Amino acid sequence: MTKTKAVSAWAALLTARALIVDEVERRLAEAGLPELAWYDALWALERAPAGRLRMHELASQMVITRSNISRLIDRLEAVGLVARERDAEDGRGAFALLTPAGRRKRADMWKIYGPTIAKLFDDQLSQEEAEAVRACLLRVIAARMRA
Amino acid sequence: MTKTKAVSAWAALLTARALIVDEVERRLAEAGLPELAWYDALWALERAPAGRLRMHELASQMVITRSNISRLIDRLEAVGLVARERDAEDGRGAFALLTPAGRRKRADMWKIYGPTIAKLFDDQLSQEEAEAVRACLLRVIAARMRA
DNA sequence: GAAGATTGATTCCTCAATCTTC
DNA sequence: GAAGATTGAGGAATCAATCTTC
Repeated sequence: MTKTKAVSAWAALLTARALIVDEVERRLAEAGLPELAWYDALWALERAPAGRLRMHELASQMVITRSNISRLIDRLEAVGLVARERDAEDGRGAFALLTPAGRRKRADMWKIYGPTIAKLFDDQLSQEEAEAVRACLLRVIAARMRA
Repeated sequence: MTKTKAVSAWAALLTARALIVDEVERRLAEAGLPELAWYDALWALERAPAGRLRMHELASQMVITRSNISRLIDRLEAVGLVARERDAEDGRGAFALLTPAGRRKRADMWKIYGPTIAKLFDDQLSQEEAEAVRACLLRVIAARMRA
């Protein structure tokens, strides 16, 4: 209930994330690349079977609202990184489908994003520490998912 | 350059943060309280000497743009949680100053925010793990600050 | 002319209402 | 009538331009 430490683990997490995201965004913009939100969407699609996801699936993976995903896909579609596809089995549903251009763009972004995270985050931790942090956070995620 | 793990520590951090922030926002809204961004601003001011900060100091602590802070303070000022104060020594500068109402509002928000973090985050980790995660993240923050 | 802050225009996000298909 | 997705309207974030004081 009361703050026990000057800076809690949670507060440190928020600050670390904000600082790093800020720097990643800066470097992406500098390289003439889109913002991180686009990367997240493209990467979620690339991981998915057949490179496509239903709108609500994509939204939940990105922890974003459903209406927001419609407009995000609008913008990605407008520049040809994603295509919309109606679901043949359920006429209500729509897929977002990664295009070859979208696949290439994600790879280009990773060339900036990956090394930046490696330098600012991973390089600050030993292998064991990174693994421990990862395990802790996966447990936090699992607990939330269960709820 | 290539992804070495299915879910890296960094990816887990992003997901954990998004899920928890989402739930905190939901509970704050449910309790009729303002959003988390307001809490961050109020808390930054409360920690500061005399409960006030220059606009650019507040902006940098929140990792937010300078123009954004002007409008955020506009809103906080409009409902009496913060007051503006000109700097007597440097006529260009302006302070954001926490009001008593602002202090009370932050405390009210913490009654929701604190226990939520305790439950969703801290309770998932042992004392040692929390301390280890905290130490790691503080190191990440320090490295970024130095740059 | 540079630092500190604000404002105007644009883009983006969010809520509620809508449309379509089940 | 409910699930899935989109749209319209209002609020918030961003960029560049502006104003003021140093």
